[in-house]
Amino acid sequence: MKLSKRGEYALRSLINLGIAAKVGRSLLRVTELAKAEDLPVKFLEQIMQQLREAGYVESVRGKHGGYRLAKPATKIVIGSVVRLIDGPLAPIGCVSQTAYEPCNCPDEAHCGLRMLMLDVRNAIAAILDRYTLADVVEVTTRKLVTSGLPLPFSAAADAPVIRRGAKASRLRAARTSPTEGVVHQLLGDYAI
Amino acid sequence: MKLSKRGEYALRSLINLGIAAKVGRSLLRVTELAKAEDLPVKFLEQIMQQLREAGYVESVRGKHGGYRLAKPATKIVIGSVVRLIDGPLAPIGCVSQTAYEPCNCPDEAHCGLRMLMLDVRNAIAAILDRYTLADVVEVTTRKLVTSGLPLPFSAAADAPVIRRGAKASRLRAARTSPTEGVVHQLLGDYAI
DNA sequence: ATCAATGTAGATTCATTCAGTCGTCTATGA
DNA sequence: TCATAGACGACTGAATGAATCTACATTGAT
Repeated sequence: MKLSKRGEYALRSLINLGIAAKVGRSLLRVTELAKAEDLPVKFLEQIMQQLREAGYVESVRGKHGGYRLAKPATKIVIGSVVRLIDGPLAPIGCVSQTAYEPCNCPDEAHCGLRMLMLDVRNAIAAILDRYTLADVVEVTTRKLVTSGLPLPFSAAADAPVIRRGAKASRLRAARTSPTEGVVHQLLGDYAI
Repeated sequence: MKLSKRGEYALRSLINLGIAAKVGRSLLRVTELAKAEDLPVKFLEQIMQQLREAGYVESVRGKHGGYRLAKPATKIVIGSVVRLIDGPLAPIGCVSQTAYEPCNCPDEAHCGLRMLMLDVRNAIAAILDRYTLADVVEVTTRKLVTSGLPLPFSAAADAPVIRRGAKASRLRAARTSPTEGVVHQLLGDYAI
């Protein structure tokens, strides 16, 4: 049930672009994005281009070029990004809603595996199609702020930082409710 | 978020072995298993051997050989089979409970992607670690029976079948409750 | 003892993913 | 106009997964 490296890197970079936009530095170079998460630069370039062609980011060429989000983070659904890079969310093709294809089992209507995997697909989609890039960026930045850490890509990030009382993390210890999940809890009243 | 072909074929074959055991034909040849789902025979042989080494099935060699389940279907958790064949359920390594490995992001505690994927992992595990092979076999056979269809691998399967009133499928149209899912509904009071 | 059916094992092919290399094009600023 | 920094593009190669091919070992029946 893996997310490919491509998909992982794409999401990480989008999240960083979202954070940067929030901090005022909308334009980031590929090398900056790669350095922030220690990703292979040229591989990331391929991915960024794929995101550009799909309309998630736009590029600026030339000396002070880079990438920025092409639309507001609230309009970027995580599930759609994963589908672009990694294909359907469904574990097997015969339970995909967006890219159905028949499997070779004799009778889909009576296939126990199919029913099981349909549940898995719906569980995955319920999460990834629920949250947008803005949600993930919000969770990330909020956690950083409550920990007294600086946001990456901010102009002040270069200056030495005073870690104000690292007592933070007063967040209740991530009880993992199967129906709601960590992200929902961290978002609190922000979500929905 | 794909399940590999290996994993899919392994589960399909285990389900068929479970159905066969229920019908009295515990021993199935690889060619029978392959034919039932139209799988590549030699590839399936590799997979069956892997299942044998892990103790899920046992083999009988020689002329009337084949494979059978090595333990009761109620003891075979779907999630454990998937983990054996496909590795951890988690989409990325840093949220795996059974095979954690650090990712290259600068700070896992403040990684929004990690929190999101943790939710996905928990959602997947909640399903795959909840159901056993017996549950999936039960769902499959029950659906077949209510449709008036013969169970595969039964001795009577060769005889022509009278499809008794195919009015079946009175099952409520699979409302996909995100918390419970199709399998749970079909199992009804059987589950838990 | 021999034969045929079957499981066991290893090598090999093919496609895809992941990653990296090299070179080109374009905008900026000196 | 020239140098530089960055996006863009084609290509190469390692690693993995999927599938096939060939040979070998074991068993039961004749």
